[in-house]
Amino acid sequence: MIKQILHDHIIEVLNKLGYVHERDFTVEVPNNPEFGDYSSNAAMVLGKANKLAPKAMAEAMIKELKKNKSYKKLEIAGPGFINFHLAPVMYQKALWDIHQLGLEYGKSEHGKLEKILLEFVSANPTGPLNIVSARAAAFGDTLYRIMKFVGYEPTREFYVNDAGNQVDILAESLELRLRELQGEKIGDFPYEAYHGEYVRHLAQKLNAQEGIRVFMMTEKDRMEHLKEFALSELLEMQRSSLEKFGVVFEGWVSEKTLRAEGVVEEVLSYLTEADCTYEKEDAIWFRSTNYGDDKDRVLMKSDGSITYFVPDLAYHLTKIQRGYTQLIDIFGPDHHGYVPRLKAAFKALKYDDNMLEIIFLQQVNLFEEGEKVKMSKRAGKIVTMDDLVSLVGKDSARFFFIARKANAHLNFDLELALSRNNDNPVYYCQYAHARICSIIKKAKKDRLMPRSYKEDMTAKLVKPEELAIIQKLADLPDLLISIADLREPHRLANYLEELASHLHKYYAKYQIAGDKSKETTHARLLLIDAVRQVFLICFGLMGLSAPEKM
RNA sequence: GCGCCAGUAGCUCAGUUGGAUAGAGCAGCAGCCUUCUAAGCUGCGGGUCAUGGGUUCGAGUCCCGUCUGGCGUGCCA
Repeated sequence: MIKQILHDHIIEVLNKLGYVHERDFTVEVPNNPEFGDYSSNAAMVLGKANKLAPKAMAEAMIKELKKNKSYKKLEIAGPGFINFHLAPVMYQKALWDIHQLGLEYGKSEHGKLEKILLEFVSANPTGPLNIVSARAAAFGDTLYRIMKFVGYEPTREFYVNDAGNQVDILAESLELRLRELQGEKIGDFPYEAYHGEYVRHLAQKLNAQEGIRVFMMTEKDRMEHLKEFALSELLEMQRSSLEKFGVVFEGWVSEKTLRAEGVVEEVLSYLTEADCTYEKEDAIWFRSTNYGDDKDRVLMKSDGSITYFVPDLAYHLTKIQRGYTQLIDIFGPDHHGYVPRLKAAFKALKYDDNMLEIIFLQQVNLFEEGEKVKMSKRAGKIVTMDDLVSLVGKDSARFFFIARKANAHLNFDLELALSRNNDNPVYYCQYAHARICSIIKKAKKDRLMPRSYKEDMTAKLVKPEELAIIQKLADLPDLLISIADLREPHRLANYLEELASHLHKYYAKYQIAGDKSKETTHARLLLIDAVRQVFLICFGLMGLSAPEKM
């Protein structure tokens, strides 16, 4: 917000002085306060193009910039930085603007309503969601909320792999558990089958509902029946896990439905028309190596069935047909080998493969008492998303997942997530919010509140800590835009911690409500109320609750 | 072997897209509650940014090599 004002002002001055400015320059908050409130590298970046030494250019610019009274001091520093020391008025005005915008503050039209498809989680419907899915859910959902807030038109979609091999194995696993319940000896449970407890539960449910009748069907009908039963149960389980986590999807796209609509044949024919398929060893291959993949990929196996890739590609093409101009897939760590073939297909079919953007989330390790929690999917020993959420709570889980950048491994410390002190960043941030609410409540009780806030009240805010808080608040709009464009929601978590830290420090140093001066009290209440607003906005974007007392 | 990701304080991690003297929190030590929530605050110490080169006014950030760790490299999904 303030950055934008300075940026605009610099451009105005550049134009006035007749300087070219093709290259973009930055306006930043320098890490050393001696270098001012804000600092710009404009003269350094643009010096060459204007055939001027950076310092000489900066000098000319400062002369012109000084005509604006918003600055307390302007100076050249280092190799040609322009350092801005702002007059408090500028902060005071910014605070008033923030206050007036309320919960709309930070919203923008930056995204120009571009249609963006966010596909995430998309777990196999063959079991409960695991913690990587939880990370994907928290990440994707937060990115969605932020993109929407800054003016994109995003959609959340979950692709359901309800056809193919894994689902067959699921049905077979269920049948074995059913037979077990009927008293049959089934011997060793097959290695590749699903070993999880949930399959037993499904069997018990189905057995209670239908008992022996299941086995009176033909083999083929029974398998279909088991598939349908298991899928609807497990999908419902996944949907409800996600909902408990605060994540809902606009679309659940079924692979089975896509196949029924004939898209598989369509895609195969497109690829064939593009002359990039061939037959070898009774299988049909995609010549993806022509488009940058490591090896060619099978489209149709020698048994006549189709590989996962074909309907998935078809699904991606429907996204384009539905008018999305950017397709973002959020994948787990074990799928990066899959990307080149998708991109290859886009190129083969003459689509711009830059439309397809893949974000990889790295793995999640749970730590308990300093030890890594060992999990084995094969043995059915996994910590599920539900386990985690019921253990540490939605807020903690979401915050921890969002707080790390996507392509870094995430070590999830269970004790830390459960702790209720300043070790735990979630509580640290929520406590700051609750503290504000509590102060305001007390101020109301003590009749210290102004009848209404007025702009001139902000004139009392001159302490460095107060201006620093406003500066932090003023960062939000630009921050949200860069989070959306860089797909880096973890920055919002960092921001919240910094804001909370500012607030706690301020609280410890100054009496907010009840200063000797009534004007100062009013000003400070206005300030912390704006902080409260920003907390509410950010908690909302991260899907966290905003407790008013703790 | 090849490919992708990562390597920053004892630990967990930031680092504003190449800017000035690399920052937080935890852990350690020393302090602060008759006053708006101590789930908080203040102070101290802590670094060869894995490593070797390169690019330029300037590199934790970009390029190349090496080392270490994770993952991938199915006619699985």
